[in-house]
Parts: sequence; structure tokens; C-alpha cells
Amino acid sequence: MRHSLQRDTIKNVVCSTTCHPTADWVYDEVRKLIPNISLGTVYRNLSQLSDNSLIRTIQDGSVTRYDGNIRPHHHLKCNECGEITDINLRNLNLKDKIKSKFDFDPSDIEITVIGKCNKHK
Amino acid sequence: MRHSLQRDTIKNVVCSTTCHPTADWVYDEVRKLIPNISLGTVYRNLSQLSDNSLIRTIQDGSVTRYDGNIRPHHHLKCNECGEITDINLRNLNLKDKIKSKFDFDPSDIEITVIGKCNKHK
DNA sequence: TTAGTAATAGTAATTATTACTATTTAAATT
DNA sequence: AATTTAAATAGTAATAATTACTATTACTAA
Repeated sequence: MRHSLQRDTIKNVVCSTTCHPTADWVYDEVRKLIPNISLGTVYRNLSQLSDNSLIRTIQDGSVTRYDGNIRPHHHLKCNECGEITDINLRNLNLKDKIKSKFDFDPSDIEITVIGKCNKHK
Repeated sequence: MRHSLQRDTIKNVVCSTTCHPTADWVYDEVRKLIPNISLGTVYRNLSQLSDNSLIRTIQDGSVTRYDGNIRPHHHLKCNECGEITDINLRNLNLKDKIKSKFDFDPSDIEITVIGKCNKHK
């Protein structure tokens, strides 16, 4: 993967926000910097960055979002405002539990907590 | 929501399998019983059944699947064969932990364990 | 039994994403 | 520095999943 202004810019945009943007949002932002970038380029690079673990892909219902935080973490999803927040959970030891209990070899665990954030009490 | 043969049949199909089918798979199955059912009807009823908590919707990457098991449970997803398996985890007390730690009111917790099932040792 | 409205079949439209292609560009090699 | 090579790009077309639309049908309640 060699350098390109487009990819660097896309990575910067994703990594400079905690809003877990969609491809379209990234496209709009990047266009402010590279006005004639094409949407296909955005999609291709988001996939590529994700394949190379430089960003993360998360699934928000049927919409795909991207996350610049690549350290292990989980998500809170607020049903009122739609906001997605990164959280760190103390080691739950779930992988070991699952391995022994279900004869399954876990590589990753995704936890999404649905609910209501503190803006809607 | 009043009765219809189409909806009853769709519900039966979803609840008679543990394969977490897509809308298209359900469509193919239901057509064996109601040959001229339309795909729109399948989608509409799957949504409706899900809205009324008679089935569950799960997101498998970008593809939407349906689950006839409406008791609380989580999922194993095998990366080799794609199979999704329901699992029950002992009460992890996550809701309480999250409520106190993150000032967030959880209504539901979705856990997906990605990995390799026992068919691929 | 009829009146009202939910549900349907069939089709068209929409949306997100991917594929294609001719051109450009990074970077390795001379 | 000039040449070469393949990766990357812009722009457009194509695909796939889902939703919207509409005229017709069929529950169900009065």
C-alpha cells in the first residue's frame, strides 16, 4: 500500500472524530480538502484502511460506520439520539469462558450496549 | 395486526430453523408454500414481526438476518463457514456495571463472538 | 352485507456499495 | 534525471438489498 494524498486525508478525517462516521460523511468532509475526490475512492480506501487495521468498521444496524479508534473497545448506542460511544470494559474473560464452554475458538468479541445516554434523562 | 396466511407462514418458516436466514432465504422457502407471494410482502412482514417482538432481527455484517429465537441470547459467528449459533451466557451483570460506570441506561446488550467453530480444527 | 381498513401482488424507485475503465501518479530502477 | 511498473484515481455504470407505490383483495367489526 503506497502513499496517496486521498488515503492519508481519509484516514485523518476518520481518526480526527469520535462520531463513527458513515462513508458519506467522510466523503463530505474529505471533499472540503480534495474537492474532486470520488466517492468510489472513499469507499475503496475505507475498506483498505480497515483491511490493514488502520481503522475499524462497525455495523450500526444496516449502516456501516468507521471508527478511528483501533484499540480494543466496545460501544454504547443511544436509541434516542443515535450517538455511538466507545467504552472500555474491564477484562471479562469471555474468550476463555466461551472457549471452554462452547468448543469455539474466539478471535474477537463485539459488545454493543443499546439504551439511553445521559442527555435524555 | 390481523391474521394473514402470508404472515403466519413467514413466521413459521423463521421459527422452524436455527439458520438465521436472510429475507431472500425466507422468500425462497415461503414460495414453496405460497408460490405467488411477493418479496415486498416478505420484507414487510419480517419487519412487522420484528417490531412486535415475534422474531428478532440480527445484523451479520451488512446483511440482515432473522432469528426465531426471541429469548435473550447471544451469538457465535464462525468466520470459516459463516454459521451463526445461539448461545446463552450466564448472567454477566453487565447492565448494572454499565449503568453505574458510564451513566448510561441500558435496555439491551448484544454480544457477538467472532471466531472458528469446532468444524474447522 | 356492507363498510372500512389492513394486507397483498406486482412493479418501480431508492440507497449503499461495488465494478469498470481510461488516465494519472508514486516510487523503484536504471 | 529519465524510464518503467503497478497501484491509485476520477468518473461513471452496474448491482444488490430494501423500501415505496398503487390498484386490488380479504379480514373483521358494526
